[in-house]
Amino acid sequence: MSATKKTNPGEPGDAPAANGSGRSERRADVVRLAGQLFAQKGYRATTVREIADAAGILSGSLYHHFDSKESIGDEILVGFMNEILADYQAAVTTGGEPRSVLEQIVRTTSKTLARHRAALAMLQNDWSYFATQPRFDYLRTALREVERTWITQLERGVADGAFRSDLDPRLTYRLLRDVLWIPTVWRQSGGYSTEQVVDGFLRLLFDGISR
Amino acid sequence: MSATKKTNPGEPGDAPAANGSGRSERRADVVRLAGQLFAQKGYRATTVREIADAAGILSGSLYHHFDSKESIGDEILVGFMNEILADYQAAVTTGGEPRSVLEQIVRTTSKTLARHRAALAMLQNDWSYFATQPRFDYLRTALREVERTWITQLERGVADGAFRSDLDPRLTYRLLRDVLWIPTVWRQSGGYSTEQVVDGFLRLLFDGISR
Amino acid sequence: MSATKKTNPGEPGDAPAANGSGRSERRADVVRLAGQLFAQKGYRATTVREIADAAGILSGSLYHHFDSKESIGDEILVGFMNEILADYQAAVTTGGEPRSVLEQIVRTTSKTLARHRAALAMLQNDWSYFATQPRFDYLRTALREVERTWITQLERGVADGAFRSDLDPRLTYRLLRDVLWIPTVWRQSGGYSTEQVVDGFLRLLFDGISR
Amino acid sequence: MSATKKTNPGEPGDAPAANGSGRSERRADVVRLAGQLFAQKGYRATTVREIADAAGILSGSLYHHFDSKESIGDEILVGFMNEILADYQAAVTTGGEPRSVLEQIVRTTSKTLARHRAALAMLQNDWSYFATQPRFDYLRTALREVERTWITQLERGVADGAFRSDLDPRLTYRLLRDVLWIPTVWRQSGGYSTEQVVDGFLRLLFDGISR
DNA sequence: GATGAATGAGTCTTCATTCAT
DNA sequence: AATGAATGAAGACTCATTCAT
Repeated sequence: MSATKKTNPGEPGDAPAANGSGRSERRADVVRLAGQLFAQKGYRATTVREIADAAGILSGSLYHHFDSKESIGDEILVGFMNEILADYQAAVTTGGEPRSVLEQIVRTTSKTLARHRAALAMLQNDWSYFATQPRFDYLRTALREVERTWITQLERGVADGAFRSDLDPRLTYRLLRDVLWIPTVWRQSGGYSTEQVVDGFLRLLFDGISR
Repeated sequence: MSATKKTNPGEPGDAPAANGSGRSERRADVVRLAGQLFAQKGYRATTVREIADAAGILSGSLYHHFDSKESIGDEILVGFMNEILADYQAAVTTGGEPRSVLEQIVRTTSKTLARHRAALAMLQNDWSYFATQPRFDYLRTALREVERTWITQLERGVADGAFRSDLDPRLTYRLLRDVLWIPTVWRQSGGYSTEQVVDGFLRLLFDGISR
Repeated sequence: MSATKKTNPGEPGDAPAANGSGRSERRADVVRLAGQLFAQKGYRATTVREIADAAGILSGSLYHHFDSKESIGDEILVGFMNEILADYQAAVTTGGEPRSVLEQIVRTTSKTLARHRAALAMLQNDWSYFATQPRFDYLRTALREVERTWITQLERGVADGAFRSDLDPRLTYRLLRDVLWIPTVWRQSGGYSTEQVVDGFLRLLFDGISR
Repeated sequence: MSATKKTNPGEPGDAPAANGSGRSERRADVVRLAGQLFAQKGYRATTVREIADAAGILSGSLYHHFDSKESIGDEILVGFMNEILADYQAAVTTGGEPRSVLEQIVRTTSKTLARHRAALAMLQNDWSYFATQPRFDYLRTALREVERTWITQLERGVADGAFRSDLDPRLTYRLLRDVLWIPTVWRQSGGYSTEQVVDGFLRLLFDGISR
C-alpha cells in the first residue's frame, strides 16, 4: 500500500542482472533491527541514531536506504497489515459457519501476530501517533475491515442460533477487540505455547469461565 | 507513594498568604488540564509548553508548582492507582464467592476507570515509558497485586466448582487483562452506557458468546 | 500580512502594563542582525547558528523569539514590501501626470530601498527560493501590483503624448524592472549620493544617453 | 581559464577506448543537464543527486567525470564568459563610433546570452556564492573588463558630442549594468522576440521614453 | 564507467529545565 | 507567583564526497 522503497533511479528491471532475493541485505537488516528497537522502546522513543548504531553505520547513512524514519515504520506495518487482512479474507471466503470462521480467524492471525511482534508492539505503544498521521491511514482502514468482519460473523451466528440471542455484536466486538490486538498476550506467552493461548482464548470466547 | 509536591521545606501548608480552600487552585488546575492533554495526545507527546498554555501561564512558571513534568504525571497516576487498589481490596474483603467478588471488582473499577480517563489513556499510550522509569515502579507493583487477586479468585472458583474445571487461571487472567485496562472500551463507549458495557463484559466473561 | 510574531499565549493586551516601544529589544536586535547577515551572504547561506552567534545566544534560543528561520526572513520582507506598496499608492493617489507620478515613485522608493538594504539583498540573492515558498506569495502579489502601476502610467503617458508613441509599455517595464530592484545600484553607490543616482536614473529614463 | 576537466594526468585526449566524436558524450550530457537544473533552481539549491538523476546515473558516478560540483558550475560559466568577452573585444576592435560599438555589443551579446541561459541564471541566483569563491575570480575579472569597455565608449561618446555632455559614464554604466545581465529580460521574453527586446532596449538607452 | 554503500560535517528545530527579575 | 530569556542536549534529516567492487 504505502512503504517508500526508495526505488533505484533507473526503471525497475534496469539492473544488469537481478539480485535474486531482494533489494539489499543491508536494507532488510535495518528493517529487522529497527523493528526490534521499535518493539522494545516504542517507535517514537527510538532514535534514528539508535537504529544506525544497531546496524553499525552512521545515522545519516540510513537515508541511503530509506527516506525517513517513517518509511521504516511504514514498511514494517504495511507488511503486517496486509497479512492480517489476507487472513481475514481467507477465513471469510471459506463460507463456513460463523463459529468456524471466527475460529479460523483467531487461529491464523495468531500465527501472523507471532511473526510480526514488532508491528504489534508498535501499534500498541504508538497508536496515538500513527492514528494522527495521514500516511498511516491504511491502519485505520484495515481495522475497520476487521471490525466489519467480526460484527458480520457475530450477527450471522445470532441469526442462525449458534450464538446467544441477546448478544450485541457491536458491543461484543468492542470488548473483544483489545484482546485480539494487545501484544502482551501473543508476545511473551509466559510459558504457554501459542496453541494453548489460542485454545484458551477460543474457549473463553465461546463458553466463558462458568461451568 | 510518590508524587513530588514541592512543599516548601519544613513548612507544609503554611504559605504566607494561604487561601483557606487548599494548597493552591492553580496547582489542581494544572493537574486537571495536563491530564486532559495527556489523555488526548499521550504523556510524552504533550509538551510542558502545551500544559502551560492550557493553564494560561508560561512554561517556566509551571516549575513553581511542580519540579518536573514527571511529577505531574506521577500525581495523576498515583491517585488513580490508589483508588483501583482500594476497589480490589474492598471486593476481596467482603469474603464473598469468587463470582461475586469478580463481579464487584468489575463493577466498582469500571466507575473508577471512568473517573480517571486521563490516567488510563496515559497507561495505554505511554506504558513503555513508565515501565522503564524507576519512579513509576509502583505501577508495576499495583498491577501485580491486581493479577494476584484475579488469579486467586479464579482458582477459588475452579476449586469450588463455580468455574470450569479445565480453566487455567493464569492464562485466563492474561487473556482478560487487556480488556480490563484498555481505555477504548471504557472511554468512548460509542452509544453504550457504562451499565451496558459492564453487563456485556460480565456476560461474556461468565458465559461466552455461545447459546 | 504574514510575519509570525509568536504572540504571547494569553490574549493580546493581557500584559499587566504595556512595555512601551515594542515586544522586545532582543527580538528587534535579532531581526536587525539577521538582516545584515542575510544581506551579506544570502538568506539560505546564512545559518541560524550564525544568527544566534551574532546575537550572542545559542541557536536554540532563537526559537524563543521566532518559530522558524523563515519567520525572521518573513518579518524583514513584509515590512519592506508594505512600505514599497505604500510608496506606490501614495504616488498614484496624487493623480498627477504620468511623468510626475513615475518621478515620485522613483524618488520615494529610492529612500525606502535605502532603508531596507537587507530585504533588497535577500530578494536578489534568494529570489529563486522565496518565489517557490507559498508563505512568500505576498512578494509576487506585490510585484504584480508594482508592474501594473508602471504599465498603467506608461500607457497614460503614451496616450497623452508625454511619451514616445512607439513605446511598448509592457516591454519597457520589463527592461526597467531590474534597475528598480537591483541592490547594487542603490546599495553601495560607489561615491555617488542617492540624489545623484536618482537624478541620473530619471534622466536616463526620460531622455536616454543621446544628445 | 579554470574548469577542471579531470584529464588523466599527462595524456590529454587519449582515453583507452576513445570514441572519435569527443571526450565523452556522457560528460557533455551531464553539463547540459546540470545547466538546466542550475537555471531552474539555482546552483546551490541543486543537489548532485538531482543532476545524477537527470543523467540516469548515481550521484557517486558523477565523480568519474568531474571532481566536484564546482567543476560542473565552472565549466558552464567559463564557456559563457569567454564568449561574452570575445563579443566585447570584437565590437571594440572594429574601431567604430561609440554608438555603433555599443549597439554591436548589445546585439551580439544578446545572442550569446540567449545561448547561455543556464549561466545567466546561475550568476543571478548565486552571485553571492560565486563572488566569494576564489575559484571563480575570473567572473569578477571579466565583469571589470565589461565595465571598462562601457565606460570607455560612453566617455568617447561624450567627448565627440554623440552623447549628452552632462552624462556621467561611470554612474550611467552602473544603472545600465543590471539590465545587461538580468536574465528575466533575455530569458522568457514573454511574447517578445529577441529582436524586439534588443530594439526596445537600444531605443530606451539612446533616447529614453519621452517624446 | 558505473554501482551502492557509507561518511561526516552540517542543517533547522524541539523541549524540559533554569533563573534573574 | 509569574515572566521572559536563555540553556544544552538531543532530534530527524541533508548532501557533497569517497571508495571498494
